[in-house]
Amino acid sequence: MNDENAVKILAALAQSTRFYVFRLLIRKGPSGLSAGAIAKELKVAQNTLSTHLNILTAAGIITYTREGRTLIYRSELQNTKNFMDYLVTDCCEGQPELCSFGK
Amino acid sequence: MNDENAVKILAALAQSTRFYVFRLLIRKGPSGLSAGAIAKELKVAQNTLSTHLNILTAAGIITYTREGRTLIYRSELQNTKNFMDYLVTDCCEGQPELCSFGK
DNA sequence: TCGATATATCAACGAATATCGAATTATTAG
DNA sequence: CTAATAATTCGATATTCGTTGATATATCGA
Repeated sequence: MNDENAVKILAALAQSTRFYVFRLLIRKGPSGLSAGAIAKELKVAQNTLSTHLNILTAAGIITYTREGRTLIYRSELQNTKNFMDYLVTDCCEGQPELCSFGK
Repeated sequence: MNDENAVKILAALAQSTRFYVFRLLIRKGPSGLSAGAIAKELKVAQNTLSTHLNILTAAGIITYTREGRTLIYRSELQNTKNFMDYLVTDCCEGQPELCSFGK
C-alpha cells in the first residue's frame, strides 16, 4: 500500500452508490453477489453500475469471477485490510499509547 | 456514523493533498501542526490549503484551535476510528471468522 | 445458428471539484 | 491607530466525474 493506491481506493469509495456496493459485498462475504443482483438491490441502471463496479475493481477492493453469463463480485478482504491499516500507520509517532488504533 | 457521514469523510480523503495532510496530522498526534507549517511542509499555496483544511474539518476528521494568530490543526482520532469501524461492520454476515477484521 | 440473457463499452452532456488571484478578517506588536 | 503576520473567503476557470442512451460482447438454450 502507498499514497497513490490509498487515494485511488478512497476515490472509489467516495461516491454513495459505490460505497453501498462495497459495504453490501463486505456483508455478503465470500459468497459474493452477481452484478445483476446488485443492480436490482440498489435500483441502479445496469450500465451505470457496471461503470461503478469497474472503478471498485480497478481500485483493488473487489474482484469478480465469471459463472456462466453472470459475473459474481466479491470484496477483497485482504486489500481492504491493508488499506485500512495504512490510513493510521505511525499514529502519534513515538507515543502510540495516545492512539485508539492498535498496532 | 452513517453512510452519508462516511462518504463525506471518504470524499475528504480522496484527494492527494488532503490525504497527505490527514496522515501528517495522524502522525503528529495531539500536538498538531499550524496551517502555515502544513502549507510549508506540503509546498501548497496557503489559500488552497485553507480550502482543503476546511473540507477535512467539515468531514469531522480533523479540528483546530486558535493560538494567537495561528490555527493549530489536529486529527480527530475517535471520529477516525468510528469511521474505520463502520467501513467493515457486519463483515461476512453470520460468519465473522471469515473476516480479517476483529470485532 | 438464432434469440435471449447478462454484462461491458462508448460518446456526450451536465454537475461537481481543485486551484488561483484578489480581497477580507483576526491577532499581535509598536 | 497602524503595520505586519496568519489564515480565510470569494469569484472565475479548467478539469474531472456520474449518468444516460445506444451499441457491443459473451454465454446459454433450443
